[in-house]
Amino acid sequence: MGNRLLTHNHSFVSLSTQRSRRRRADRGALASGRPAWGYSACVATIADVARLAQVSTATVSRVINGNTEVDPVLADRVRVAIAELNYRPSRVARSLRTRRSSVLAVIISDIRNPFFTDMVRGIEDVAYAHNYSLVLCNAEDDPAKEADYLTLAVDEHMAGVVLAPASPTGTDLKSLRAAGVPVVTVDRRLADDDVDRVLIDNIGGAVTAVEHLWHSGFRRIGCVSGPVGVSTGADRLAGYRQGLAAHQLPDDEQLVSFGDFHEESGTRAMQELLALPDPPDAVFVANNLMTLGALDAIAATSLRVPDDIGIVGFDDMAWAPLLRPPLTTVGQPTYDVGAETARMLLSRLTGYVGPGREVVLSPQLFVRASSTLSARWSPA
Amino acid sequence: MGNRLLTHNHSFVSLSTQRSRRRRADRGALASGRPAWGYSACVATIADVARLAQVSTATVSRVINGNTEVDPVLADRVRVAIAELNYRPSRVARSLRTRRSSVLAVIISDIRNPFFTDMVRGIEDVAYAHNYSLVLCNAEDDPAKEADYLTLAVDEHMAGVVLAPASPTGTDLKSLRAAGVPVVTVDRRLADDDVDRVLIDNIGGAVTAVEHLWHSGFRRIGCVSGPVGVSTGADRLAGYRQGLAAHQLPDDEQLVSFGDFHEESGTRAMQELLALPDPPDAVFVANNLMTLGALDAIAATSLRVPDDIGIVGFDDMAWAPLLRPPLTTVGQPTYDVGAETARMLLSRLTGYVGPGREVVLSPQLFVRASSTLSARWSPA
DNA sequence: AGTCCATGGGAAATCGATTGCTCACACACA
DNA sequence: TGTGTGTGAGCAATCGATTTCCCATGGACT
Repeated sequence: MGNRLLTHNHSFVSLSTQRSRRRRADRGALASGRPAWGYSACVATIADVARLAQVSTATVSRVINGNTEVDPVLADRVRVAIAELNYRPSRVARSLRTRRSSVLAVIISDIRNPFFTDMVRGIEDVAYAHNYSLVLCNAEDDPAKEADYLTLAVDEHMAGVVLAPASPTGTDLKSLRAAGVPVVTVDRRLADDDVDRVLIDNIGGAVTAVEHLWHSGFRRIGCVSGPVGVSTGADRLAGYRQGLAAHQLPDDEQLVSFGDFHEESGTRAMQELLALPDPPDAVFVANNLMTLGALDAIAATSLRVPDDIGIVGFDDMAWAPLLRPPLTTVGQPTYDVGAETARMLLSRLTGYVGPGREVVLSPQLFVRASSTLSARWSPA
Repeated sequence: MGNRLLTHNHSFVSLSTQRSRRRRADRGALASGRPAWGYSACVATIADVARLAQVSTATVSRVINGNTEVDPVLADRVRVAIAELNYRPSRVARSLRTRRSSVLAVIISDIRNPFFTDMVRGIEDVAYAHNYSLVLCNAEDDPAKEADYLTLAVDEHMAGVVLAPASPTGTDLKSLRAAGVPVVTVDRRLADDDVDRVLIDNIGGAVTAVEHLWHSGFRRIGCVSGPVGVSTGADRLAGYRQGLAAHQLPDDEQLVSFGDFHEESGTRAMQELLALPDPPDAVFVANNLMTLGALDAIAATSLRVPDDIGIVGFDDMAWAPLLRPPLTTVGQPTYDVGAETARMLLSRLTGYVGPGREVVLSPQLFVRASSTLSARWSPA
């Protein structure tokens, strides 16, 4: 193959000879000893293809990108040459020239949270089907790290960004906007609402959970809340209060304990609630990891679920039905959240313009034994 | 700032004026209406910095990369200019020129498996501390998708690759090698062993699990095995058999049922075992997700754990202690696996050369109630 | 038959950085 | 004072693609 390439150097198409001389030198270096830092495996460049097909690089580019009409005969020659050389265009060079790429950045706040990873699956499936690759960035709810990654997204010419914002106000999308990189926020609301977003009806989900507990006969319902600094935390807490109000249950400040959406904080918050002089007879926990922690705290006591304390957690998980008793949850359509997010981003990438859109998906209550008091439940 | 920049266009340092004229035109386009495809926000280029600092771009580059000595006076001027313009070098241009980048690709086989996500946390922490970014690729055990991502890694000039191979033989590292991109494989063994790798002592872990079941009094121990096509599956099965042999337990073919490491297959495999004429009195399940499935299958029967059936699962999980009864597991040091993998890769990136190295970490048995038969256990 | 226009392809500029080569300048030494 | 040497900075080539601009060709129309 290398030989055939060289024989074509003398074709009537005159390309920069200096350049091809240099390229041949490179090949030699590669063949003999490997240089200190590895040469790319993109063995063939567009110039090699052009030479072999006896056309200009411009024509090769046109064939590849199909923007302009090209003589079918030439196009065929080019395609044959591409196959012959096993040529793949350099994404880096293309990105430098066009200032675009086909990589999407997904900036999430906790890679260990199954909610986000399931969501990423949804994003990935849609993106992969449209030939986009994903870069997953774990900002860990750290605004500085988030900012780093947003900067990286611009610097690397990312085609688009999916962002679960660390805070409603601390996130600065200006540089993305300036660079013309489309963004879709997901899961958490941003103060700035001229941005595409996919959200869950967190208030509704929390209301449902509390109402369910009420219907199950619980009357002193506590809450392990997330941080009110992020919209999911604030909304779920608001929903909890709304649920209490709907049934004229007292809204006792003491009954709300705050965590940070991680497991340990759930344990601590639950312990605080259990230590109250007049502890709750049921709790609504605002996310999956804190629910784990809360269950840990309960397990350390002699309390039994649901007889001594009922529990409903936000976010469904594969293992929720396996707990004894099985755990009642407010499940989010995580995969669909991701898929919908990806679709929104793709629509921007294919030219849609307009003001920020909002898609709100509904959570679903999975009633299991952790919240159903048969004794209190019976209407009799 | 834009104005100040322009006043310096007439400095004695003559840069391509055509070029700067063109740049000014770009700015205009950006300021008025946004062009069809967004211009990058890298508002300043190295040429702008050079102009402002009244030096050549070569000098600016040298100041940034610090390879060569530069007159402190000029270096200061450059640094001031960089700050003034808020200049960040274009990663894409740099990558094109140097054929390197500071992004690592992490190719895993299942993003929903907590094992991999925890591992990624370990990789990420180490990588982030050394100013590398991560691209997470989800190959889903699909060799074609894996190959796609490996190609992408080369094409995007990734600095290095972490790979959990989909199969011992189907993975082709040739193009990475040709491109000089260092790889570390993790979790699964590759037939080719001239590659850095971080592994778990899967055989030892499985032996420990079986021996523990034996000591607990179980005598007919079954296995829900992973696919033997991947080393983790084969090794854990081998360890199971080794454990049986150590105690002269019969190695009954029927007692092994195979799954694919996903949840549903665990359910099915467990159902098969339970349907045997002479079903096992305990099972060793070869990974976390299949354990979930197996527990599901057990829950659908009237069998009680551990009295009717004992169970030990490979991979510890946050919720394992919360199950009733709590689940005995063979826990892997997932985070450390990731951290160690990242360190190995970084050592290659900082110039280490030599044959493939192997690091094997040890799993740890977490004894909980799902495998401890108090009745049979008592030595009396 | 001559002119015009449409069309397609080639040459070269360009994206924004790095780096080999060259040259100027300064200093030391005879 | 003339020559040798070393150091640092600038010019320009280069990475590999895309895209603008221009020219040549061929067909249609007068």
